[in-house]
Amino acid sequence: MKKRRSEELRDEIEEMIAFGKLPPGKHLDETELAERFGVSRTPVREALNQLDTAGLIEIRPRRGAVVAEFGPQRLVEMFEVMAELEGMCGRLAARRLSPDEQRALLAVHDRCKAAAQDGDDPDLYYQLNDEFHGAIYAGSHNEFLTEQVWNLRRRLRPYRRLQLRARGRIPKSFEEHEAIVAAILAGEGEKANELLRAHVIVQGQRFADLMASLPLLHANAD
Amino acid sequence: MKKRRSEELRDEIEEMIAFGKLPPGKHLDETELAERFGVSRTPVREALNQLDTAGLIEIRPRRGAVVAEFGPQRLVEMFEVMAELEGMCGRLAARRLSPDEQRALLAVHDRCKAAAQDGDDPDLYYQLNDEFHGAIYAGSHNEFLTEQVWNLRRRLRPYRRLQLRARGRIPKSFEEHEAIVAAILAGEGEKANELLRAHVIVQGQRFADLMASLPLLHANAD
DNA sequence: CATTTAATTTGTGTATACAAGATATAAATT
DNA sequence: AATTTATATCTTGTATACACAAATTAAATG
Repeated sequence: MKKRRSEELRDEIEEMIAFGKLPPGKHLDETELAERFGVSRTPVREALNQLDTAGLIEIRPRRGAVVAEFGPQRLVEMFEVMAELEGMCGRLAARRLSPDEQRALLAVHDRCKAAAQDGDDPDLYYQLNDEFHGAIYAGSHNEFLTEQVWNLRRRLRPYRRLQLRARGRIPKSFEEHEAIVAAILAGEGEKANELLRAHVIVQGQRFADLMASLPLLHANAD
Repeated sequence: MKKRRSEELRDEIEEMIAFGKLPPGKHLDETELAERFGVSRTPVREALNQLDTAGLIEIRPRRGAVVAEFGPQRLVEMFEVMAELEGMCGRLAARRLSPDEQRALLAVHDRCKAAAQDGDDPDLYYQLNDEFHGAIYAGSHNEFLTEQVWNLRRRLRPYRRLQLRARGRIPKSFEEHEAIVAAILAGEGEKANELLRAHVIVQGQRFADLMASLPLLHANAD
């Protein structure tokens, strides 16, 4: 299927935001982006519009677009919702996971284990972590839910990166994964729900603390 | 604050969708809309883009936009998520509602009662019902959650309208509200959660059944 | 020298023009 | 007559042009 140029742009800009090339608060100049990508302003504007509605950037009328920038309060709120939705995925997955999906979950969990024990490639663990959670989302057998929770994950990505290097987080995360996998495979929906909720919300609190202690990230935006 | 024309258009088109003037599946012609509103295609396109990202319409590359049309399966999924988020609002509201907000909740609940007993104005009850749920959302003291759940409610609006005239639904709905209010005011978060979840999901199942039994709504789209 | 106001510049919002893909129509071949 | 192919028309996607608001800089006055 042939994409439109504006969609490609949206994805590229989104990637730049996710990987920190465009930090929160950064002003996005339409003309500049258009030149950089070798297109006119029109498709750039369409891309920005989409990112705005998706919540990744903010367009203020007549004053241009900036990469969305969430304060500690809002981050806590977003993680609170994320935790609820992830918990819901876990609860449903515990009831609905097919044998194939069970095997797939175990497989990615094992790969997480290897990455966690190696320790010296946090990027790899980060990526496998996404796959692990993705396996649970898919297991919910609720496509709409899956889309929503992936979407939220996207929006939080620029902030999660900050936490990559937090000391000792990876082994702790993996520990929690073990309990989650056990609960899901045992079909204990409510337990999986609780464990996942806690697993996610603890991250939210960490991020919020981090953000609150590093106000410079908000200051040096432009 | 001065809005841009494209935002006004977005709201107007959204309203037309919500009120069934543009039924699910209806093809949206950019030129036609532009003429109808007396503007060029540009702001119309921006509006459509936003509605697309928000999930109210679907834009298929090179083939134009249609009002989003959800099958029974997807409706069930959406209500499943809606139920979870509403339940979450209830759980949080039970813990966080301020005295003022408690009074406000009771007030709107009373107005619901009057409308339910009158019986002969389902539109009024529909509107008050929105306010009732809105009071609970606000009581969660989580703005992000509130935005998300309102957003979902918007997307489901064209379908909820179908159910307006379902026999005996209004008294039943009001009964459920009573239990929900009681739980929230008593600070029983988990109970409020459960009651709201059930309250919403039952609607989803009704809609899905209705949809499944009326495939004509899908057929006569164009 | 500071502060306010006028002028310039920069960048967004909308309109119009053009290009390219998709759909509909009509002709031709089997 | 039916199916396929070629042509025409229509709609979308992108580019360019213009209008207008906001930000910035320069000038003027206290």
